[in-house]
Amino acid sequence: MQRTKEILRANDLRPTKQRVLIGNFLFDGVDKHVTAESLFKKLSNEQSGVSLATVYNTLHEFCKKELLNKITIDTDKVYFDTNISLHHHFFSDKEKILLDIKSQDVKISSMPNAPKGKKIKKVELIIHLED
Amino acid sequence: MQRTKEILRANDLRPTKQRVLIGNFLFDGVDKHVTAESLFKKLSNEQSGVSLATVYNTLHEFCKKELLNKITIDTDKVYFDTNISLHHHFFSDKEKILLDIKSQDVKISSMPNAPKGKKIKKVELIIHLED
DNA sequence: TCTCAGTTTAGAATAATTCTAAAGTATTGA
DNA sequence: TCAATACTTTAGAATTATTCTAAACTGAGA
Repeated sequence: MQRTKEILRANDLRPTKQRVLIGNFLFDGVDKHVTAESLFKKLSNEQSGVSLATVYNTLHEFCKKELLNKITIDTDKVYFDTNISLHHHFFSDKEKILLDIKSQDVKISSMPNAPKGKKIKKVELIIHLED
Repeated sequence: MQRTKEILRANDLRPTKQRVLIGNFLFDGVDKHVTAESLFKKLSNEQSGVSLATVYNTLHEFCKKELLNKITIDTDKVYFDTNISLHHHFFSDKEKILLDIKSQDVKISSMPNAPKGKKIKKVELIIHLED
């Protein structure tokens, strides 16, 4: 895919075989949540021969370039969201599944000021679900 | 402290030496955030001889009884908040410090409905800070 | 093509947390 | 009071997501 290469170049990331593969999957236009493990498994199934270390490296680089959104809910796993627009999440503690919440479905009408010397970097709203 | 024993009994937890010690520290009326490690270190300094496994067990039990609030931000550590009233948090990614936000300082004026079959268990707003 | 900084990789290392199973202890009922 | 029992604690091992390391590889410019 040409588009992935453009995205990579635009972000000063060399379009290596591995990054293009991962990018093609992540940036296919369908919002998705992946973990390092789930992505590694998927790539392994496709025999694409990308190492786990590279999956971690790539996810972190994509995050740094704000191509992905990192969401930590549980200690045991980090989720990466390809939807980088402002939005929030449902999380099912039981199924360990993340669901996007459309930004217009949440309205935060009042927010505190950041402590002095600090700026607000990111606002994360997670709605935990139960049965 | 008598108060801790009452809290424990009221929650069907046997008031063992270890739980009372931990409870006395956590429920002294001053809101605090601890990690298993920080609590274990504190207790070790005081030579109270509580094992790390017990610290984990006790924190989890207190959580289950809703005496503590569990907050996961980073993969590498879980925070336990003694403030169990409805409120939110600032988190400084650099210093890894949690700060309470008074509930009246945040107003969420519109919230989505839970997906069908699910109920909302907890709403967690974390404002990440940077310099 | 040559060079080199940037990448990938296997496997080791790390570290928070959980597990195990044996020893200890609070509680209950007689 | 005293056993019986169910609940707790504990040391140390095990687990597991993630990070590190250092050597091999590769894309991009000259």
